[in-house]
Amino acid sequence: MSNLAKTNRTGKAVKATEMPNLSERFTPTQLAEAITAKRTGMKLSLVDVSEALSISKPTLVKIEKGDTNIKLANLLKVIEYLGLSFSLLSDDATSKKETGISDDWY
Amino acid sequence: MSNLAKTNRTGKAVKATEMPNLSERFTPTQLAEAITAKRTGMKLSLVDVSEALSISKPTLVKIEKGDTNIKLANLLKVIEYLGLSFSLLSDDATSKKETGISDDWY
DNA sequence: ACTATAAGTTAATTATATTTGACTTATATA
DNA sequence: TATATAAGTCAAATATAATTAACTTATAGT
Repeated sequence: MSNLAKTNRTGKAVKATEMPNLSERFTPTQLAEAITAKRTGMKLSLVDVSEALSISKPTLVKIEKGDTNIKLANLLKVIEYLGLSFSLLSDDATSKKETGISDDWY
Repeated sequence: MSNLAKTNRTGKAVKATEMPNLSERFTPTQLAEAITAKRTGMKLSLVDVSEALSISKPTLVKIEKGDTNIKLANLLKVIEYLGLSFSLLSDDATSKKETGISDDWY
C-alpha cells in the first residue's frame, strides 16, 4: 500500500477540490468534502485509493458523496490512508479549550 | 424522542463507566468507550437508546464494543442523540492550534 | 436471599451494503 | 479536435450488517 501520489505528465492535480475549514463540529457532508479535498490534494485518483484499500470505486464514491449508509470500517480505512484522523466532542462545551482534555463530559 | 434520562428508584447510575480523556486522535475503541461513558452518565440504558433511535440492542452493543463493521448512519444517530459530535484532524500537524482552522491540509 | 432491571450473547431471518463489470460523462493534455 | 485519464453511474449477484426473540449473566435495590 504505497502512499506516493500519482502524477500526470505535468505533475499537476487535475481537479483540486477546495479544502473546507476545520470547524469544530463536522457534518457528514463536511467529512466527505474534506476527504475528497485531501485525496485530490495528494493527487490520488479514486481508483488509486480504492485499489490500495481493496474497496470498490462505487463505495468510495458513496463515501465522498457523504452517504452515511456505508460501513464505518471502510470510512476509517480511507481516513487513515489519507493521513486524517477524527476526534469526538461533547456538545455541551464544558471541556477545557486549552488542553482539549475534559473530565466532566456530563 | 425524549432526551430525558431515566432514573432508578434512587436516581443513581447503575454502572457508571469511566469517561476517557479527550485526546486529539481517537481510535475506534476510544470512540466506543466515550459513547458508553456518555450514555451511562446520562443514566440511559441500552434499551432506552436503542428504542429511541429505532436500532436494535445487538447493534448498539456492537457499536459500544468498538466493532467497526457497523453502518456509519447508526453510529451518527447514537452520537447525536447523546449530545456528541466529531471532528476531523489532519495528521501532519500543520493546522493552527489556536483556531483549529487550517488552510493548508497538505 | 430475592427480585427487578440492565447487560450481553446467540441463531435464524431479513435487509442492505459491497462488489463486479460495463458503461457514460467530464476534464485535461497534446 | 482527438486522445487519455478520471469521475461518476448502473444493474445483478454476493457478502454481510441489522433485526428478532429468546436466553444467560451481571448488577443494584429491597
